[in-house]
Amino acid sequence: MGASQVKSGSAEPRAQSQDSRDEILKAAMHLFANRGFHETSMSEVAREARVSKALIFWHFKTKEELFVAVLNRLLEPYFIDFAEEAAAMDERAQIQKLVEFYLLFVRDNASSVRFFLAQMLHDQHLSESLNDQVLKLYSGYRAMLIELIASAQRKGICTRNAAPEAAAGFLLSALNGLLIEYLFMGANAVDPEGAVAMVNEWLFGDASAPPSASSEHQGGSSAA
Amino acid sequence: MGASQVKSGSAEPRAQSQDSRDEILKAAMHLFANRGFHETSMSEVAREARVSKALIFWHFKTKEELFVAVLNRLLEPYFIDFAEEAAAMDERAQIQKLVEFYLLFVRDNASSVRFFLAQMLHDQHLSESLNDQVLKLYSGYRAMLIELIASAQRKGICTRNAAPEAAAGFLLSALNGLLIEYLFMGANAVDPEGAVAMVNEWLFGDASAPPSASSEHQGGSSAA
DNA sequence: TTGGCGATTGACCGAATGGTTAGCGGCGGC
DNA sequence: GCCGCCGCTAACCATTCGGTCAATCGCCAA
Repeated sequence: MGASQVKSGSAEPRAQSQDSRDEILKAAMHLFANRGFHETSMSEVAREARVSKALIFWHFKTKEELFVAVLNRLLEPYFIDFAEEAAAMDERAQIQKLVEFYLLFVRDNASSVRFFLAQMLHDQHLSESLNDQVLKLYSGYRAMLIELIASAQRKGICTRNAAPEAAAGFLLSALNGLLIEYLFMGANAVDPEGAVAMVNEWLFGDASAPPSASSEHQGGSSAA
Repeated sequence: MGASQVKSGSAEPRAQSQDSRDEILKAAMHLFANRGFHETSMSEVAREARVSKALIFWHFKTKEELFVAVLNRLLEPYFIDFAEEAAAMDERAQIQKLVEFYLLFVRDNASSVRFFLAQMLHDQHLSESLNDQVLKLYSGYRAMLIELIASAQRKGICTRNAAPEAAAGFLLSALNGLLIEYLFMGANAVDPEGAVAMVNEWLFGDASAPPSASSEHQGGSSAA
């Protein structure tokens, strides 16, 4: 370790404050997410960010402050705009899309999902802001589902006549069940298409499998 | 706390080794479950058990050993014998009983369930034995479900004709979803009777509400 | 009485931990 | 030239951690 401190380096030096702050955040993100809060030491973060420990405390007053910064950073990809890509679809397609999106997102962000879940289960006091944001996210998703189901029922598309709230609640429970199954059993246990088909059958009394051709896949936001 | 150290006490003194060992285990159980492994120090355990820290290390070689002892102790109530009380029922009643039992158990042991879940999500290496045991428990439960569903299908009780494994898997996912909903939302969000009714409808094509208990959901009227 | 043994303890240890501080290089403004 | 500030660091600090150790206490057998 140590050694090779750049002196007259040309373009390498991560200089402008913001740069080092980012490096720290990235390192902390990685470590916190993989080891957790208490098991990650500031010295480790410093080492991984190739920065002195003191600099971390110059950027962030306390370890907790760094932690919530990391939380917010990790939460960013969770806030996406669903409305845009669902504008022209009918309710049924939108619901399918919503379900599929949920599962694909979980699959693509399994590690951070696992981290958030563990964090919220464990010390909810440390992550109150996390709790709030996740709750907001969750109830937003639920509200969309309720709205869509109600609308589908109004149009007669949906054969299930349960209260939209109850149906949405059950659907969400099923999705959460798949989520934890995925977190523990791994990819082989969860397949989004199967789940979508299940939803189809349950909600629309339909058992046809969606076409294997175009349509689904390709989430709009960022990496895949 | 403190004070009143018995000297010539009559029946009180926690004496015979096993006694102190138990006191330690109880304290550790409480602390580990509420704060977690890394956030609980041996000194805390010692203080809560009113015992010297060294004595803990006399009973348990390391902190990890104490921890797995606590894990096993906390796991005890999870191993129960279901067969006895389901002997005389038909498959449908058994499945209902199984589902109800799952949910009631979660409700009654929420804190340890939460602890186990968080623990397994977080550092799975520390609790490999836990992972194994929970997995065994889980697949046992799943096997019972599969068996029951298959049997019910054979007898023509079950209207759903999906593969028993798939049906059981979906059922388990739903249960897990309810579990995490309960862990986060609290009691008001989960009602076992409603869930049993939902299973009835889904698995047996039946919509009758057993007793006169719970409120709305699935009113049975067909109009939109 | 004595001696041995299981149970129990206070004092101690080195290695971390989160956090602080004094200071250093370099750069823009005067 | 030099002053002040920003970004940054090595060294340091108090505290706590898991774990050890020598010494004791109580009790039962010889």
